[in-house]
Amino acid sequence: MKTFEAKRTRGLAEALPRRVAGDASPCGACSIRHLSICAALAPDELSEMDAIATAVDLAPGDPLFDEAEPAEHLFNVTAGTIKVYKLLADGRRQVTGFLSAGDFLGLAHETTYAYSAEAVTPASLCRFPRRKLENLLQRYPKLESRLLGMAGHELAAAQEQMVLLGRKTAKEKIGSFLLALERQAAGRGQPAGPVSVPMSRADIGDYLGLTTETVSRTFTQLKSSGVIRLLQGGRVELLDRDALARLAEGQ
Amino acid sequence: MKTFEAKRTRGLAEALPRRVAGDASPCGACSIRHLSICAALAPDELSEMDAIATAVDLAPGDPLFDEAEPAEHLFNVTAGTIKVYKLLADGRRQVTGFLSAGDFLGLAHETTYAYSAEAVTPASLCRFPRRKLENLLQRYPKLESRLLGMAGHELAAAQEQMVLLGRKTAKEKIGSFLLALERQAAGRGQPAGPVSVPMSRADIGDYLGLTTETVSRTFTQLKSSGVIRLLQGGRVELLDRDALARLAEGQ
DNA sequence: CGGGAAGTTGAAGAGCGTCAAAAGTAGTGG
DNA sequence: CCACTACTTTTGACGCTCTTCAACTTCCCG
Repeated sequence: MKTFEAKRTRGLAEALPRRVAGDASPCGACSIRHLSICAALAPDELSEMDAIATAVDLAPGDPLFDEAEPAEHLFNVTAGTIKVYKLLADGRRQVTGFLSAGDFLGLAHETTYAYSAEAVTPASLCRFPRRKLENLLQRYPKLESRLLGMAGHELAAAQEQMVLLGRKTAKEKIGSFLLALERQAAGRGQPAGPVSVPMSRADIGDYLGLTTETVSRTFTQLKSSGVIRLLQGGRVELLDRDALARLAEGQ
Repeated sequence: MKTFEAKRTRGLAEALPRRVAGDASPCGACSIRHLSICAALAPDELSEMDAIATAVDLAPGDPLFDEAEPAEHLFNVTAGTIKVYKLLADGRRQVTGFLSAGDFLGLAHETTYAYSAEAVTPASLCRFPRRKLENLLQRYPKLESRLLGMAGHELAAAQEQMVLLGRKTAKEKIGSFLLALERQAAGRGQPAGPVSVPMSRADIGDYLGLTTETVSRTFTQLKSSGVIRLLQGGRVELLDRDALARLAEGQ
């Protein structure tokens, strides 16, 4: 069984927090606001968010928080990719999601985080003290409503992922994964073209319930059969979307 | 690959709806209110729920709704067990959850259901027209807040299930499953003692990402090693909780 | 009681994991 | 600019867990 060892180059404390409020009208100028929880607020209400937000920047591999740590902050991804994962006692790892611009992190019903979060690429986030954000949620029901909507989306995605983990073959898993990455990129308004796959084979494996080796072999297979093309810089071109879609749906 | 064929004894139309409001003060008398979304409302506000709720009773095997059907209703389980599942094109099935008293069903962000739901045991639910409940949510933010809390719980459970599906062995899966069933029963205030396992081996397999045969074999193994005892009526006695806990955590 | 579904058990096989090594890639410093 | 190192990815050989296919047993419910 494969095990996972954390190797941290630098801790949360060094994560370069800077007040969002330091800028002129940071939330007002936020280019991904329409994707995030903040879309629920009117422009003149955004100052309330400004007032409690702190910007955080992470380098690849930087931890954001660890499972079982007191959940004192909630986060909003503004740039880059964050991976979220849980560990078993012996080190086996399950990545439960890759988050990017607009995604919300830290919705914990407990007082501690239910999972660990770590940067995959250089990433930026808005950090909110839990208590202050909860206060804001009470005063602006439409914020809470927006959050409920996002939670619904996440739940649907989680169920889709359960189908993948429980019932799909390696080939089907990789196919679904690539299509999902492309869909997400499109949803964030990124131009069509090769899909950016910034995470390592190990991360992909831990997300899909496979080993690094199987992920690699499956990519090679899909490449050999002309369904995808592997470009450099972790980019993948989807040559035969129909074949991938058939794989993803189990036909 | 195993396939799944729906065999329906009776459809939704025959599902015996009766107005909750037919009773004197149905919601006020609801014995599982503290578990459900309704716990968010004060006693005098409950009549608002009464006004839009319809009771539904299902026999084992009865469908509640199907994936891709228009999501016109939301539900609250009041008794029995409901299974929720998704199908792949070729019939492979993933059960994403077993729901019981207090659980909420139908939180869809789309206009269609994202999964199918079907009774495992005789079951009762409260049915709410989607639009009317959404109206209520707007007027009572604390209802929405409660729903957000429940969604948070569900998300945490979904992530736990991803760890199980992606990274646990058959033995670990069954161990985790039995402990989770016991924990849920305790959380609903049911007396300690043998765990009730009302679902079939096939349902358990589709929930844990295993085949019927593997589920059966694993139960037999755990029985032989003295960790559990199989009683009649689908009840299981947990003889060695420590061993099960060690299995569940991957040690 | 009898018939059908659900559950159990057995034997054989496949898909993916494990272990190992080679090839590719990136970062570092002389 | 290139060598040196360390890590990631790929490829290969082999083994094991779980699936598949099949037969048998048990449990219900009419």
